[in-house]
Amino acid sequence: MEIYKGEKKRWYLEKHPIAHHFSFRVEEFIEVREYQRDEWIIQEGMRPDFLFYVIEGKAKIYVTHQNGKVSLINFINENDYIGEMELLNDEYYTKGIQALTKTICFALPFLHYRKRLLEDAKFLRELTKFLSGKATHMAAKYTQSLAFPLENRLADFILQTADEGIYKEKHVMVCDYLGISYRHLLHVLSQFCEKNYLQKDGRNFRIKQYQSLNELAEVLKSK
Amino acid sequence: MEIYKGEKKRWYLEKHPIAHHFSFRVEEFIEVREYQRDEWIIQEGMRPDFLFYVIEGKAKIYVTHQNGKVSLINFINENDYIGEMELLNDEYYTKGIQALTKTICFALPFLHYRKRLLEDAKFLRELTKFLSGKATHMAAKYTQSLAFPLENRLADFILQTADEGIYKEKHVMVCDYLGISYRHLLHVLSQFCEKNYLQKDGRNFRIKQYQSLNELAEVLKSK
DNA sequence: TGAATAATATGAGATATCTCCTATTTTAGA
DNA sequence: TCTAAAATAGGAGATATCTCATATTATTCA
Repeated sequence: MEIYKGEKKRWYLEKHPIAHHFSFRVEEFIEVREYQRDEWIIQEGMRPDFLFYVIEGKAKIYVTHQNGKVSLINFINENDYIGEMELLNDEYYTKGIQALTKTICFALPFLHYRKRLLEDAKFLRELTKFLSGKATHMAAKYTQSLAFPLENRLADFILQTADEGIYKEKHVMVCDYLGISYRHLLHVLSQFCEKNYLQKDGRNFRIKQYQSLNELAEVLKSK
Repeated sequence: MEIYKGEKKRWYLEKHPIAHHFSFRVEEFIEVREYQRDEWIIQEGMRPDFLFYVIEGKAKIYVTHQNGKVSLINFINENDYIGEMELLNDEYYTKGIQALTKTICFALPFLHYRKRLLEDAKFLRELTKFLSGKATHMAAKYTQSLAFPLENRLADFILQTADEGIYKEKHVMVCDYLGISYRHLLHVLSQFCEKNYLQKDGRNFRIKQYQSLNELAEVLKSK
């Protein structure tokens, strides 16, 4: 992890203005931090001392169960908060946050800002929207995972993550995210290839039948 | 649905003071409403015009998928909000809310309060806590449902809902809640009886081995 | 540049869970 | 009080998903 200082810090603060999230000035104690790919922004079980706001990059939220299984709860993207659960709740089991790409974020020390943040309607309004989206998203994922087989959820995931018609996510990560075994993921991927929805191209998969995948994914949506 | 007026209304407002949730007076346009068991407080897909706050009773949040499957997303209890998603988000697919017991709640019309609520730090702070709890809870349920078989989740549910050692939830509701088929629920319940964790007593189940169920449920918790 | 580690592959058998069917009992409403 | 609907119950076979074992590439890093 690197903390930007001087000119570099100023540049990021100017490029990603966040003054409109708060009704007071946050520049004084704010840090601009860079985490490398695979670095842990927050370690599971260790309460952070900062509220983070991601301005560039992508990260993953992990939790480890007692049986050793690991779940990738969700992704974190630009403009998401990290550490807001700990800001709000004294009792909270802290999840692990790992950078998926180089990630740059603002870090506001609880020490200096907690009290003011919790009294700032502007910030709290932002945060309620963020949290309501999070809750809604988790509820949707939860019910979908119970109501539909992998086939549908994987189709949706492929369409969401494919870049220019090419799907190339790491299998291990996808298993953690969709909560299925490595073996089963390969099963269903090869089914997709057999049906010619996808075509294997080295380690990547090329989408051949957008329409078919879309039909599978559409079923996830509520009426 | 019945709207309380006069003395009855005043009595509930006094018995369940909520002034401390807001920094302005909400009495003027507030309604006190009673819904009977099984009545729909909000119909799926129909945006409500009120923010509800439950003061007595218990309700269920439902969503219907395109394949006709119904998911019981979660329960709503006393001191929970309903309609907060619609208060915050203009775009939101409204879930159905059905009373599980006679339910009494306060109803604040968006028309009169929306603007002030969204500027009230006291209320927003309450709401962020409520929403963070909701998001955390859904995330936990999601990962647990993927990481553990029904056996564990059912043991947890039985312990949570049993009253004086007797479990007597309706099977159909439990299926919707745990996202499993009726048939499979009966399978696992009868396994519990075979192992003597439970003893069937007419339509109810008596907990015989608290300890064993507890071990199954404990596994759900994160490290 | 080797050796260790991570990622990809695949087979085979086990288990969790689902679907469909049918029957009985309970509950609620005319 | 009778009847329709809901809830409970269990059989049988299908399918989704898991575990374990093993092999073959890639990738990383000392």
